[in-house]
Amino acid sequence: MPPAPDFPQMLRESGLRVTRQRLAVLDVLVELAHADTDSVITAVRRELPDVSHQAVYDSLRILTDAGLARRIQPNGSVARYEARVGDNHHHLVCRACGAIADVDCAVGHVPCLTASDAQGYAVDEAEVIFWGLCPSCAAAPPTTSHANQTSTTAVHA
Amino acid sequence: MPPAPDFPQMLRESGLRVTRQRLAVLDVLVELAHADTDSVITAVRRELPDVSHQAVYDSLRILTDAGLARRIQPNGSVARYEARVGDNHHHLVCRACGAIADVDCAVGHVPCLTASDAQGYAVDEAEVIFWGLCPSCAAAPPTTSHANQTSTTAVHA
DNA sequence: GAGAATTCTTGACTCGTTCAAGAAAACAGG
DNA sequence: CCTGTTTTCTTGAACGAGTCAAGAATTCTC
Repeated sequence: MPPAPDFPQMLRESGLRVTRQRLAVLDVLVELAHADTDSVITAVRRELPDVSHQAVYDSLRILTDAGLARRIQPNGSVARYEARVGDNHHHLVCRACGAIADVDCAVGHVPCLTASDAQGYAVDEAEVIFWGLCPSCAAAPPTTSHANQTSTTAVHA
Repeated sequence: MPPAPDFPQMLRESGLRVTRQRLAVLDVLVELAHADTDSVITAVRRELPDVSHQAVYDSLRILTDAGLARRIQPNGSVARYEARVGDNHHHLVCRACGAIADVDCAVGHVPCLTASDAQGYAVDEAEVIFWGLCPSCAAAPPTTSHANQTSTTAVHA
């Protein structure tokens, strides 16, 4: 864990104004991994009870555009966000419960950017999602729904 | 490509009933690459003018569940579908116009399933999205907003 | 064909997300 | 520290992809 990221500094370096709302959103993104928008709103309101959902939506978009956050959205899921420090990690997603875990880039160096035939595309990022079952869902019979995650959809065997 | 896939047979093998609507949806998925739901509805209605959108939604979900179609949904985009024949190809997505192109699996054999540390997950598929700019968007100057920017359209390979 | 089960039609509805206008902050200059 | 300008936030409504539900139509089995 990097001790204390200087969020105001980071915002200014991106040409963004430093607001309480944005700092709170950044705090939440560091605290919660892969939080969906609603979770972010709820968490931010523990610190700033009166933030509007719109401010959170705006912040998330702006932070994402600035590269301070990353947005991920596995197939049927709602948008989720994570603080991003420029590393290139990927995600494990459980088909049953929607849980998300981080994985380091598969091969270590920069293999991810190598498409076999880029067809003229200027590729700058490779996003990898490993689909499967998380340990608890793999062990549990399909009927058991121990909802450890707030994923709304994810009704699958 | 297999010249004439036997869709009725494929449906029956998956334990699904053979309906005109489902056959039409399958036809469309073969014809259109990476079509969004609305495009599928429109295309299906050229053959069956009175299909309900609901029937198309149902068909797409059922075909996806049965493995006869694949659903892809790059980050901010709406759901898109493609006929799937069991191969494991990936996608190039243009950040600017949303165009999608196919790429063969990066290394050829089954490297994609190898996460560096699967953390107990039972991985059965790796989905890779290469983000970048398609040839025409890469050539066009960004200041001149020349085309559809919000990536709602642009279905082409 | 007739019966049972699935699927389609119709139409309303949910919910994540965006839009728009005015109020409130944040920053720059004095 | 105060003022003006610009950006951001609040408020509240709107949008739209996707879903739900009830009844009619179709498909499959016998």
